Amino acid sequence: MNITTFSALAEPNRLGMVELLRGGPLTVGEIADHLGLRQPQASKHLRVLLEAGLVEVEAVANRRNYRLRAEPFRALDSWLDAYRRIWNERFDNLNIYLQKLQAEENKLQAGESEPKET
Amino acid sequence: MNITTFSALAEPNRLGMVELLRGGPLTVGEIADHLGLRQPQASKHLRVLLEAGLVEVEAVANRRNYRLRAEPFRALDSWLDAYRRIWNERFDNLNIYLQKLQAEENKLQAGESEPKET
DNA sequence: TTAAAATATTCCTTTACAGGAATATTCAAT
DNA sequence: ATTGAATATTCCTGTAAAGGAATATTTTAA
Repeated sequence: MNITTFSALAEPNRLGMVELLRGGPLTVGEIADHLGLRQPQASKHLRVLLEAGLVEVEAVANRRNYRLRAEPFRALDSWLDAYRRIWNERFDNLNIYLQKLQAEENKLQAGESEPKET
Repeated sequence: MNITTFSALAEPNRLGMVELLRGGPLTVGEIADHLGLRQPQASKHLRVLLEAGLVEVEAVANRRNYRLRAEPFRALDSWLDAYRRIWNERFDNLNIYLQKLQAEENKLQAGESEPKET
């Protein structure tokens, strides 16, 4: 997993930018407005996001349209795979305990009334 | 999305700890050894992970067993949902372009014979 | 009680980074 | 060429955070 993805997202304004850009490409000015930032700060944060590969930019006249890139999010997604595989198993003892409880509960319900389930 | 998750993971040693703990709970000393850290630094980083809710600790005699907590990873997972929904659509123009190419290709393979330019 | 092991905390120094202000750059319109 | 709008960059300063070294705390063993 690329550490720069996390450090890029570890700053509130940049995380805000990423969430804002989910709605589609925006210019620097629009981004600055939405987040209540001054233009230079917006540009600086966008540079960080750019260098981290989280966004890409397209120049249109004297504007710059920034948009999200899919790749780092996919990378994050597959990085999470390793955790998904375990977080329902031996991730912690509490989970195991809860799974046991659940199993007991199912047994009980199987003998009492009839649950409607598909 | 909780920003502290990202900032906690934005440090190489801490990311290393999280990946190391995928294998199961470990003591401070074991973690320090695996990552080539001195014990105080390991403790300090683990404290950050603890306060970020990424790990939990269980005291056993004078050892501390640290293990991953599932919740922040689940939160990350559902945060990614919003991006999964779009990263195959209008996430960027390249994708759209590639999807068009794919569509053309399918047409060709289906029997048509004239590649056209747009 | 003392000693030793494992861990946590404190203090210090250095470095990275965020914001503010000013300025440079780029582009379109005239 | 000049102007104005949009954006990028630079310089400065303050602050947060990381590592090193030393020390405090907790627990077991004797």
